[in-house]
Amino acid sequence: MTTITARERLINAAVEAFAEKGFAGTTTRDIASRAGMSPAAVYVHHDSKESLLFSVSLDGHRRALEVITSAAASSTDPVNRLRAMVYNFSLWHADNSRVGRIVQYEYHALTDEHRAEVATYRRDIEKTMQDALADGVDQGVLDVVDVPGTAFSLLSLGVDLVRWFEPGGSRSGHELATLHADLAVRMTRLR
Amino acid sequence: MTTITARERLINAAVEAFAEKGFAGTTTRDIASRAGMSPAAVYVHHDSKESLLFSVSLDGHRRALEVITSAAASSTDPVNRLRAMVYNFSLWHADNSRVGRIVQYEYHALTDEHRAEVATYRRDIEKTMQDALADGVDQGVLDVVDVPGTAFSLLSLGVDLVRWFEPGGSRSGHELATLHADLAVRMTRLR
DNA sequence: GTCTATACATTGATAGAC
DNA sequence: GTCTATCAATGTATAGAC
Repeated sequence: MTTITARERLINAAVEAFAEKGFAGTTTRDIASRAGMSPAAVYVHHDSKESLLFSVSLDGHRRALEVITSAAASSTDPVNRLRAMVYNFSLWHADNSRVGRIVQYEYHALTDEHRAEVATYRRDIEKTMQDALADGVDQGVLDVVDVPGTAFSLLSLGVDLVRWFEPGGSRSGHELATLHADLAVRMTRLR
Repeated sequence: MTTITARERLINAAVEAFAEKGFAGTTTRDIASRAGMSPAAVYVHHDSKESLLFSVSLDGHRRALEVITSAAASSTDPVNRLRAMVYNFSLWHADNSRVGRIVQYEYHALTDEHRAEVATYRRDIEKTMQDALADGVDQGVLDVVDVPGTAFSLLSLGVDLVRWFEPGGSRSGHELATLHADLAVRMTRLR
């Protein structure tokens, strides 16, 4: 049996609201009412609207990094590894499009300190993808002229899903992630 | 000699502000002060904050469609045509990253009527890319299993630039657009 | 067509009772 | 830890003088 605390209910409400209306467009009253509480109750569990955003953003960044790190460790074959990394990264963004939207589009709304903290996760995500490409080139299996640029482009495929993906739409996350993984291999495989 | 009207100065100010702080995070006072005017002067030239957004968004959508349509007409060779389309679409998003950000990220902030109007431009952009891929397959030059999905992915490369691209950064728009065009050809060329 | 002044609603956050 | 009531600041938009 899982107990959901008031603090967590507020975070879930914030995810809904921020993803739907953006951070600036969301009122603390909206968050409170989605959580079934009064406006004042928000501040018993969270310091401010921004600290609620930081909780969502930090957790989202951590989970995205974990997804791509696990995939990177799943195989030593450069092609299979790349396929797993792109598939899982894109699938995570489809399955978590609301959190992903907050991670990507409300980055600027964080305080300077909080933004600096989540920035380290972003760098780690990019580095993980760059390292996988560079290793594939070293093993003579991949052909990648511009490793940082290509790494960024591969991540863009997943990231851009959060702009429009809605669960229950005409295409499943699995379908899109599989497409992205196929395209990634075509983009980088030595011919 | 180009004369800039007060109306245009306000639009330029709105582009700056909306791109920097988002639509909901921008105040009409901020727009007015960036244009060197009083808050009240805004309403002499524009009906509301949302109508200012609509002006920016509609013009941005039109220009993006024009860019990809011109590129589509620039060649009948599927590979050269695809290269031109992806190059010019990505370059436009790099060169116009502030307008592009408003086009992409403030779509939901438009009224229902205004959103429906710009939606037609979005469909045309997607259709233009899909048609180019389908024709390349018909000519036996391209190998694209999922035409709509691949078209979307190619557009994503350019669109995602607006999330982070800043003029004067370490990579030029030309450099990124060239990379995207190369990746596009690798993704779709028959081997 | 610009301004100052302001109407009126809503905002993030707090006070204090229970 | 929840509520009602409220504060001070700020929001969009308008009124009316020049």
